[in-house]
Amino acid sequence: MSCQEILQEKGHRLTPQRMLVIEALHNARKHISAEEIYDHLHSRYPYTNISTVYRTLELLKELNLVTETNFGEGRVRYHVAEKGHHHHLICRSCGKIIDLEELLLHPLKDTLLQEYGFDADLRHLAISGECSGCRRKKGNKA
Amino acid sequence: MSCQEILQEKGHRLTPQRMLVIEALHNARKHISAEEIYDHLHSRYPYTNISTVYRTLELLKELNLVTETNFGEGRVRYHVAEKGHHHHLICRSCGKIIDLEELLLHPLKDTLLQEYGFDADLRHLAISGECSGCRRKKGNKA
DNA sequence: TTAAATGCAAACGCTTTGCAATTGA
DNA sequence: TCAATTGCAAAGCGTTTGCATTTAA
Repeated sequence: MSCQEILQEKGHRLTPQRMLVIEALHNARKHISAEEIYDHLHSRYPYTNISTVYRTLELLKELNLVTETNFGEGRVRYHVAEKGHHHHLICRSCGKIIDLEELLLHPLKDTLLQEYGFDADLRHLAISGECSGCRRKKGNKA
Repeated sequence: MSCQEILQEKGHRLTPQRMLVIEALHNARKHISAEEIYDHLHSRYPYTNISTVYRTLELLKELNLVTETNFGEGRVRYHVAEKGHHHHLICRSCGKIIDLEELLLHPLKDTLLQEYGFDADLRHLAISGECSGCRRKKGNKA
């Protein structure tokens, strides 16, 4: 079932603004910010407002149609939930983002469930650290 | 070596404001926000400013004396690095925070290092999800 | 003495909100 | 029709910054 259908089914209206927000989320190659979604929306529908974007994202979050990830940029990024989950390694030296398969965190998820009864939402985790390239550079210097 | 000594050793001045920020960080039972540090500072040293708190925290971060954790509250919290590391499970239903031993994330850290050459900074990870109590409640309802 | 650090006020960037006008169902 | 949704403008919040003044070393 598409995002649009789910919205309608739950009794929410399918406005052009909402459809464009959903379109932007689907078109995005990677995680997208509210500002970027707004650009997409505004380019086709000039008299729009960024508050509509935020309100739509809020709604989609509640319906579990999008996930939010904090990459430590001072803003949050969004991703269509159905596109699948993955994790991110963020290098604190060069800023590079390495994508990680979801299954790498399965052992952790299992442990948390077994030992703490905690159902961890490990859908888009952002882990900071230092990538191999930057480690090598530092290693050479030292 | 204490935070104060490290500051001096690196050529930074030991101002009363900085000492009070460090004191607040040490006194804190758990992770503390800039605002809370400011309250501590301001109560003893009335004509202080929160920008001094932020500048001091920035400095302490650079020196790896404090770590920053984002609990998804729209603000960041600080913790003295030497007090040891641990992780946090945050229940999205009831807001409860469960502390986690550091060693639980060692397998993940090892995997990331071996498979990606990535040196992950797993010092204060915040993982959101749903705690056992809230899961039980939902289970009973369904 | 003097570079480093502070206080203040103003700005910043992202996000939220109140309210009147609009619109999908 | 009419409650849901939007646009707008303003505010809210945590954080940062420019600059004159103060201060630790």
